Amino acid sequence: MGHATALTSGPDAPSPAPSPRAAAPLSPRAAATRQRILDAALVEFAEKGLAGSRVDEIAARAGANKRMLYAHFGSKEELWLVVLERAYAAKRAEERAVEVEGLAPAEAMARLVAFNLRYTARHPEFVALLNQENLHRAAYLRRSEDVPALYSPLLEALRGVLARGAASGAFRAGVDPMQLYISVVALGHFYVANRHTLSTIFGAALDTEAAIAAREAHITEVVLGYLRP
Amino acid sequence: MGHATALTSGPDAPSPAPSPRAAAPLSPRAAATRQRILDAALVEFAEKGLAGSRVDEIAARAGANKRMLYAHFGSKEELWLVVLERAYAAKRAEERAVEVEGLAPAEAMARLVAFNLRYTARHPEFVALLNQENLHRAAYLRRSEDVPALYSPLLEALRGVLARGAASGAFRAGVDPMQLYISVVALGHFYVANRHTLSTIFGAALDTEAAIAAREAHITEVVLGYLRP
DNA sequence: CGCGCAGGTAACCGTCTGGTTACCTAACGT
DNA sequence: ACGTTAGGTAACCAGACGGTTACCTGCGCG
Repeated sequence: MGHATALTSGPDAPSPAPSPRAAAPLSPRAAATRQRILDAALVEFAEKGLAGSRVDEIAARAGANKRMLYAHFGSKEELWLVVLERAYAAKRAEERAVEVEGLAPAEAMARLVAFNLRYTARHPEFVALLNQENLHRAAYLRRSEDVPALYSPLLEALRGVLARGAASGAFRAGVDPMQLYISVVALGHFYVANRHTLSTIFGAALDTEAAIAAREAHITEVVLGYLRP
Repeated sequence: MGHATALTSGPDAPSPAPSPRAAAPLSPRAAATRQRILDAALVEFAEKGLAGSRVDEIAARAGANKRMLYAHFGSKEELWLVVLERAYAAKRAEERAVEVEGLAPAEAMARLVAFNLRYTARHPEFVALLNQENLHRAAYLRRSEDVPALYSPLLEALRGVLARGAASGAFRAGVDPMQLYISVVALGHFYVANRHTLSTIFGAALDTEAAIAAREAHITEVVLGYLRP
């Protein structure tokens, strides 16, 4: 095992391999391949989890080769981390685009709650990824260098609206923004995450537009009802 | 493949193998082994998921042999289903023990909400199992013969309290029990399911008694606040 | 007390899996 | 034109995996 020779990274190495995080020029062709692998990995990971996903399958789905996957990401687990980070980043980006500055507190709150449910319903892969990552006790996320940046714009928006509403007397006082954030996310996330077992037990489809609209109406009422002074 | 001969289940078969559901005498020794395998499987499955769990590891953890595992359960997936059914049954059993008949609607509701959070916090394996099963789109649960019986006593209790409260004017009218049920479960489940990513992002421990008590206070307020007329 | 069999052991098997190696090729600077 | 090399292919590998087979053992019963 392990040739003692320590020459310049072996006879063949398409990239610095280990972690071309951020700082990497990357030609168009390579970038496209990398992207296709990421897209394929997102689908596969969300569908089967980390342990259930097959590296060959991801490569095939990407129309690429396993070799390229390893050249770009180093290992299955590194790939998982990158996919997870990107999923978080995508949600943060959309959260940032929600505009509630000019709205009355109740309207603003309703919009945030609805946004969260709709985003979650539109992106069950994000939910699947999160659940999996929690199964791993957030072992990969914890290694992410971006964790601080993961801090949710939704939480900030919620905090702002909450403060405005409390000041104007539209909302009750003393609400902990973090608890409310967890609750708002929970009300949407759980519904999407557990739609299969729930619909099996209730015998009703939950991912129709009608069902999602009903859910939206309910959780909006829950949050606004709670926040009444 | 598949020998065309259909004699009495091969030269060696400790049990009817396929599915000794319900109707099986089972000697004490065998029952104990079966139980140890189930216990070990619960731990392993909750920790690593179905795909991530290793049959050898489960057998070893049970102090049993792989052969016995296959004799009792037939396959890894059958074992998964039995473990899942038992986890559901355990929760249903505790739900049934919650007594709220004599209480005022608000008090009764608070007790149901708190019970759910506490049970969930005490049984993160149940949460892990559910999340995994949803990753599989409830494929195993759907095959369960017990699905109808899975209908939650908690939902029934909620429905009863809700009706009482609405009738007495203590609660608002027109609340859908199913939506409320999903919300109540969500408020606890999400917190427990995502405690690892949440605590990584917030940088705070969420499974201390203090944190759980704070969560309990919050979600109780949310539900009762919402239900005010 | 010995014997039949439920219950248990361990070694084995074919296949799959993450990861690697040896080799090819097309684009691009010169 | 052409050599260098980033980017890509495919065959391979060692170990792990779910599942099976051949064999053993302790316990209840005549």
